[in-house]
Amino acid sequence: MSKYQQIKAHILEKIEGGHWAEGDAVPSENQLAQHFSVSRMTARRALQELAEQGVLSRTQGAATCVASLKNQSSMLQIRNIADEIRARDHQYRARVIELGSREASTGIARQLKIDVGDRIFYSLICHWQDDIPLQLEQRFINPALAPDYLAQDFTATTPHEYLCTVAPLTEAEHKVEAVLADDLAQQHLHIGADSACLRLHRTTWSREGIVSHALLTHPGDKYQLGGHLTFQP
Amino acid sequence: MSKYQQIKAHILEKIEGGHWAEGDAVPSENQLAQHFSVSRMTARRALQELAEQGVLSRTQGAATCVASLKNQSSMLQIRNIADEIRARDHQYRARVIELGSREASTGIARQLKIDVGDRIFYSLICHWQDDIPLQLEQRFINPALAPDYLAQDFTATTPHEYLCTVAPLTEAEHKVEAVLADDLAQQHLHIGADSACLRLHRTTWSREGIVSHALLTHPGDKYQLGGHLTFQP
DNA sequence: AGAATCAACTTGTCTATACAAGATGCTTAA
DNA sequence: TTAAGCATCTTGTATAGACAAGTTGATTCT
Repeated sequence: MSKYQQIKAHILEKIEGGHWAEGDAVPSENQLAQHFSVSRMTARRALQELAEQGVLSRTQGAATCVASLKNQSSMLQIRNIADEIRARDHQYRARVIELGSREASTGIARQLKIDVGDRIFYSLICHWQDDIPLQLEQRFINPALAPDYLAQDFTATTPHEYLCTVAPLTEAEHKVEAVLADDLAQQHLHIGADSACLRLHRTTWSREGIVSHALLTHPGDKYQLGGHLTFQP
Repeated sequence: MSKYQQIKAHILEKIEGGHWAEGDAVPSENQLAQHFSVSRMTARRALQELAEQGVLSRTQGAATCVASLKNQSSMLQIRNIADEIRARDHQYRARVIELGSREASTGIARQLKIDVGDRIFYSLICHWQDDIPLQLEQRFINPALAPDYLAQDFTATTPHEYLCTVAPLTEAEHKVEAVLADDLAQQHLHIGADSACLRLHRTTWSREGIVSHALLTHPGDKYQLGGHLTFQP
């Protein structure tokens, strides 16, 4: 094990053993360097990497402290539905139900941060796993950032994948909620009005602004979002 | 902007501009150092940080390549319900409905990886935002890893926070699904049988094994899971 | 042709040093 | 007492050099 890894391990032991509590200052770069007989840059690397992992918190000029452990918020992975289905070794297929342009309603205009009445592109696609409709994707696209959107074949490439190529995404925001199936969902996901659905709202940004807003609706009895997180090694 | 940040920006421009495609080798540390008239360590830092961000992929001895862009999966943050409510400047309160021990059913035994019939601890707590019940928390605890669980005051500390102190968590797994309200949810979340609920399953590990399994049920019309992700700066 | 070797290149670790920049507490002057 | 200034600590950036370790391709030998 390399020297900086030994120092990292030493610090983690102290924290996990309770010797260094949350908020306590850990030894400075120079102190660690002297204690382990290494150069400052090597000690620094240990502190740096632990800070990137969220174990420590550093502020220039002041000290390096043990970060608050309870704020280790967990993360949930959101995957591309096509990849997810294929990863499970099932057949993935998409059916394009609608593809066209329309005037932005007030709700959509607010989401895409454009004016009410501006023309936007719209797509309604159902994603299937074998013979089960697993996701209904309603998407509203800013035509300024994806002018050729309507000419694409979305049975071959998902809208998300296409948009990533023409407008590299820089930010994404998600919301997840549980709703009862609306008309569209009942019709295309083959479920009743008394079915719970998992709905994801996804807004994506590129350098030039908001690219699209998507509503992804899953039948609640057939789909789960999953995530796994490993903390300190 | 510091030198290594300039180099990072330069590389990102080349990639986003399409000059360097996925899988292409980017200039070596020495080449970059010469081109920008900096030391190798400075050029190295730029490549290193981009690799950590997942933009580049490096292998010792061989080259540094542009990583596959489409695998940038998004992440959704899962926060502590108490923190979340307090962060919104609302009053947080917890009501302990049940707290005790019982024999593990087959389902719970499988989740906690213990034997059927072993005694486990159990808690049922409702988390309130002001006068609205926002989360019903059913939790099954491995008593070997938290022997004093039943003596805690969960109106002051959430079970999750307490468990983190007695058994530092190393891993967590989440599943999110949409379900219709069951009897418990109807009763304690004050909703009808035809209400959609967002349900989180959370399993947490510490060094010694599985600590607990929790079912967190939210009323679908009052709660959304949210997440925001920023990619390359 | 196939295998072993080697040189050249890459990334990974580490050192010793220098200066910049932010934080903190003490001293001094008003 | 208050405020300004300063010394001294911290972390942040950058340099130039060294050696280790892994990859690749060309050369050489069998």
